[in-house]
Amino acid sequence: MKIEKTADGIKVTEISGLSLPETLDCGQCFRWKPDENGIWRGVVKGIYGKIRKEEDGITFLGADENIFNEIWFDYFDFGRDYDALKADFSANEMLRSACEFAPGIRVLRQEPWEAFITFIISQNNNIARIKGIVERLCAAFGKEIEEGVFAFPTAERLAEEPVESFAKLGCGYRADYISSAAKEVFEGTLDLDSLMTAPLDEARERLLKVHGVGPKVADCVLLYGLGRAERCPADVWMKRVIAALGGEMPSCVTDYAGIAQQFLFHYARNFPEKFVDIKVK
DNA sequence: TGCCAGGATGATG
DNA sequence: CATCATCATGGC
Repeated sequence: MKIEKTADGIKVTEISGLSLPETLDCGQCFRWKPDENGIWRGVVKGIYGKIRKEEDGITFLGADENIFNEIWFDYFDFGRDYDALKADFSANEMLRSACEFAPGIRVLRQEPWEAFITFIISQNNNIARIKGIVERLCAAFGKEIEEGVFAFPTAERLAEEPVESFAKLGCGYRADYISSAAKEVFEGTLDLDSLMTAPLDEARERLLKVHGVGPKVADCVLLYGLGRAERCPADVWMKRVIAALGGEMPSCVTDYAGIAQQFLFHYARNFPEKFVDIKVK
């Protein structure tokens, strides 16, 4: 990977596979959106990101080395060699197809708190509506960074809000879950940051105690928010994929089942006919 | 227009 | 431990 400062911002080239649409619109995050010029816009840690695709890489518009090093390097998981990973995955035939279909997927390292709330919202919900709810949540309770651009709201802000506020945003029955989850984090009875380094099983057990968090959401929080690349969230589509793989993830994904899962999930959603007939039980 | 969504809960067998 | 109705909403 090569990083250089340009007139526009920070340009990154020689990346081991990064497609903005494949990575930012594959069901792992809900706030990024391309504008009319094809520039992807999103907010991470209160920083407004604007990313433009180049012939040979991408440019973080308006960013300096500080912002890149403190925010974007980790967020895009640039410390990981995805070419090596995909080479390992390709030992399995279906995984190889999935990697070839969308070789530009990287698993983002999202903020624990934001991943926690957004994946609570995701339960029994569709991606288009999840995006809408999250957008309204940010607009209603997030800090306005610039005109019409909002940070993800803090736990403190959500904890002081009555449940009805979330119901009004169209959260449905999840309003209750959001409210109690925010209170737990704000009051400190749940420390998400500590779960990043806690033993995996212990972290998972802790998440499962939260009202509204089951196995699926817990694994999503572990993978997308807590940097646990070995966790493999399995929704109904992934269950079909895993069934098609013989009941378990192939051995070539050891320690990176969550990353392999992201390739497979995206693959299955784009070729549902390959999996829809597989019954999972 | 009815079906379904990156599920979880609480009751019941 | 396994099953099952129920939950609220809107994109498709």
